[in-house]
Amino acid sequence: MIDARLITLRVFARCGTIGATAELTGYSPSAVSAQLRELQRVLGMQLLAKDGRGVRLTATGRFLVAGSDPLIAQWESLRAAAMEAGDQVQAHFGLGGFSSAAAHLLAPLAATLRSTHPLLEVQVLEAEPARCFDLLIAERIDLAVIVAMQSDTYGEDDPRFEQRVLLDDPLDVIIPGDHPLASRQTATLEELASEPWITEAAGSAYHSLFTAAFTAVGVTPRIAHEAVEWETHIAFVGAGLGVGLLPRLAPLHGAENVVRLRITGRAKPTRRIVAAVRRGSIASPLIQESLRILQVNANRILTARLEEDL
Amino acid sequence: MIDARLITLRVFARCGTIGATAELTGYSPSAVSAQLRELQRVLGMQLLAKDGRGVRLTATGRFLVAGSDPLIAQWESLRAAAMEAGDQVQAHFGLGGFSSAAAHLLAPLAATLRSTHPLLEVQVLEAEPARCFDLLIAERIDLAVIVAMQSDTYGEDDPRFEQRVLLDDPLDVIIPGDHPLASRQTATLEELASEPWITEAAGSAYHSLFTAAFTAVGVTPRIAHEAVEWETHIAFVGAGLGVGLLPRLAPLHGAENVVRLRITGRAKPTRRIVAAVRRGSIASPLIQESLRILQVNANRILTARLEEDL
DNA sequence: ATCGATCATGCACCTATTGTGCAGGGTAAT
DNA sequence: ATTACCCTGCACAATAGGTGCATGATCGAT
Repeated sequence: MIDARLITLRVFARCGTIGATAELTGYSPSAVSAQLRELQRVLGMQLLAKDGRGVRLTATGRFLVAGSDPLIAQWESLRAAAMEAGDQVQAHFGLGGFSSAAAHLLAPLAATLRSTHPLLEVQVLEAEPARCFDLLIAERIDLAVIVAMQSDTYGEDDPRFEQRVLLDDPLDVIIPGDHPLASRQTATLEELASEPWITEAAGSAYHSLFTAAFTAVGVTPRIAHEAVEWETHIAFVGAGLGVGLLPRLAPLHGAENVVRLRITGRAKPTRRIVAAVRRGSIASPLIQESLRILQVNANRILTARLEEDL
Repeated sequence: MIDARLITLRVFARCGTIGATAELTGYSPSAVSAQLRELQRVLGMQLLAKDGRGVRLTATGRFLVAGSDPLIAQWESLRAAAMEAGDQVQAHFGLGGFSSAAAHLLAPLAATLRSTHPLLEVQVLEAEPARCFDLLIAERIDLAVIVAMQSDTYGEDDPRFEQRVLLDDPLDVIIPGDHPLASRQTATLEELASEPWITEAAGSAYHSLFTAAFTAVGVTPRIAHEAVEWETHIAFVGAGLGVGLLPRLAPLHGAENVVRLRITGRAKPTRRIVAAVRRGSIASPLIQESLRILQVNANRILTARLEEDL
């Protein structure tokens, strides 16, 4: 309901380049350029200025973008209230999420919504957390399930988003089946400090979580291998290349020669899984229902995995 | 910046019929019908319901319209703040007003703005007060100069408008040059109670003002003739058909056989001239400047007429 | 310095949204 | 019953808004 060109401007404010804005919004760079020019024309404001080979926001542009946050929130809020008051059903619903955990939560959510709301067109986009926030701003998605990281999570008071903690997913340790500790049910990070560790590439989403867990107990792990997918982590461990961390939500599904141990002791690393929506839209019936479904599913998976693997 | 279809819905909420909405917005009835249908589709809300041979808003529709008031105000406010912060100039400015008084204020305003802002495209629409408010909602105009009437004026707390009193324009009495009181400078309404009065048609904008003036002093005037334009009033008086009221801002410009007397006594009827804008837009530099110009002009005309006619 | 990479923008072209005018159908008033 | 009014669907037209490619401009690397 808010002019699409203002949304585009807001996306640009985050991306900084026309090209990235185009990629995120789904338009071509020419279209974004034309949109922003048109926006300046109708508003009679100079919002962009050339800056090297790119463009940047003027002071007026930054002012407008910052001021548009409550405007968007107000619209979302109104829309949500009207939907609830009128018991209406919306036509499209965009979901975004990152990592297998999000995928395991989003897929059932989408399936449930499809069956309970046959008319609703549900679209799921897999994207990293930071990109999920961008997609929320770009209004490509309406709800994101992400793993909260200190780096790319936004404060409770961010005027653009509202977040709800879905669950704290504990990290387990996975070790080869022939490891001395394999018969144990639990282990501490200190016990495994000297092991060769399998982690993600430095700078990736989970790497900071990994290092944070070890700095909490004051040891520096030896990083032997790097893997991106949990599948790869598990395979590496199964091949005896080292040990690794695995979120409890990530399934082991009967991998050969791999044992999952719960972590005890001073540091019990967890990853926090949160749902994020555009501020104001949290009251929307569809989002409320989604949050409920997510919560139920998350808890069920969590307890099921607890019984299954340990 | 707010979707045009929502604006159309808001206009419809005031008009009640598609046809009137079309007339007010400048679209064809088909276009309005299509717009509202499209709006319902994208929002997934049922906003309209058939009602006899027309349509009416559903509860959801009324809810949405009412809730959109602060949204519009917020946008106007943001826009105004950005214009001021960025020292920007807008491209289009719509003015509306009613009656010769407004015309005498609006014309100089438009002329001044045209000279000080050569790039600004100023458009003036002459319309009755009630219609001016409609035009403000329809975003056809940005500033209206109207004569405040108890019937069609809106409270200070109306979420859609903000109003500033420009001036209180006293009503004078005009009598034929050969009238016994013609040599006087002032008169009271009581003295003229038995005269044949010339007024506007019952129900018209000024008629309520006319009756209010006389009920204040407890007499019931005899209405002899009705006229719409001030010109006609003056001509009737000049022809000796009766006496009438004339706002001080309305010029006599040397009419034959007509004398203007100030009204003294208990009841000194005035018409209040106010400027109305969409709520939030009052801080806009252009509107601030316009209000200043209006104020200066109004005061100047008022004092000039005082010296000239009496 | 030269070259290549990166970005934004203008242009030609195309699509599809969105407008108009008119005909039709349903409903209230005469 | 007839008339008048109001909304809507349809054929058609205008135009806003999209893409893709070529161009120009700037920065970094060779």
